[in-house]
Amino acid sequence: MYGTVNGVPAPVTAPIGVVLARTAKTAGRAFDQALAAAGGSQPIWQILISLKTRPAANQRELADAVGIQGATLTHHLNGMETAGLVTRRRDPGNRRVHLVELTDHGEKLFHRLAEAAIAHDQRMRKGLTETEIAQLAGLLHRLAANVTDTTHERDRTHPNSDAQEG
Amino acid sequence: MYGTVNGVPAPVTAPIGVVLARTAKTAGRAFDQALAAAGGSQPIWQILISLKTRPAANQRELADAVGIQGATLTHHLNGMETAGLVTRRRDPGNRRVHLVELTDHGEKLFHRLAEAAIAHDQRMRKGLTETEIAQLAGLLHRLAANVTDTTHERDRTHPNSDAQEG
DNA sequence: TATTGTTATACTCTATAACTATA
DNA sequence: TATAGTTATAGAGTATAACAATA
Repeated sequence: MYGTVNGVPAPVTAPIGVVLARTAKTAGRAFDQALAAAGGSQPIWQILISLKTRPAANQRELADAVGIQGATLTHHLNGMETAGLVTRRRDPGNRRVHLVELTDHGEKLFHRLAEAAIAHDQRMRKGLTETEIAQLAGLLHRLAANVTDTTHERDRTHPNSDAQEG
Repeated sequence: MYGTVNGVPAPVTAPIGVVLARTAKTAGRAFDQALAAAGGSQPIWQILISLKTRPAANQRELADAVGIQGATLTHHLNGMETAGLVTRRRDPGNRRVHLVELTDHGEKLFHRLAEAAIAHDQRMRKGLTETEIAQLAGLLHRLAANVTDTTHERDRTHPNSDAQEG
């Protein structure tokens, strides 16, 4: 299908990016439905996971953990606070920092979403062995690492280019 | 982390859905940037692939192939037509049907995006063998099949009926 | 001035419902 | 009536830029 394009050698197998994107779209939509049925959404689920498992020093770290911008996190936290899932209060030690904490309602939602996520997982894993799942996770991790890796990007280690502020 | 939740047995490995979602998000964003730099986007790329490789009888089939609703496809086709990538004309044999055809500009964009997609793929595949990629594609395909499978939806009265695999 | 977070605004993708054109 | 597609509208998620509060 992509034998060669302008002389660029094509992958021997189908583009893994296409397979990944399609699979993620399909699986993501099914997951959306499962989470929605349990009263949540993917960003809420990611935020709850982070709150439960990571000691984020501030919202910036929380946003990074979830993979969104700070303003986007604020957007979700506003909704979650309105829904009674979290509270925000200023850190007495550094009043710039807003401490985000789960309410009981938030805890309960976390557990409901965890159940939904586990059920979704079990459905997806059906017919696959533990070994295959571990292989898959490992391979996905390596793909992500290749894409996260920044060594290919324009070299930003030279201060000459942009560090000449007045 | 998910040892047990309300007695539901947890997966032994980390939830593959989480790994998949995170990987897809990371890879998808990198892909977005690559396509944007080449003048495209993921939906445009999917539509172009379908137009080039599938003989869609009508827009409904095209939308299905891309995985979106008809109205959503219309939205993208409007933009693509404005951008001079495709033309739409009525099928003389059945004037309800609108034939979508690539313009030269559309063909060129397809090739540019194909190059970008291949480059993106090669970057992601770095360090992985052909065998591993083939494994990964196969495993993803099986995950998607599990999620696409609708047999679980009709009869939810026997929760244990699918506990055994053949 | 720098850091932390919020507000204002806008963009992309997607969907459903109502509509037009054709059969 | 049924089919193919479009238009109108809306909602979710995301982002950037400007802002306020705090240090």
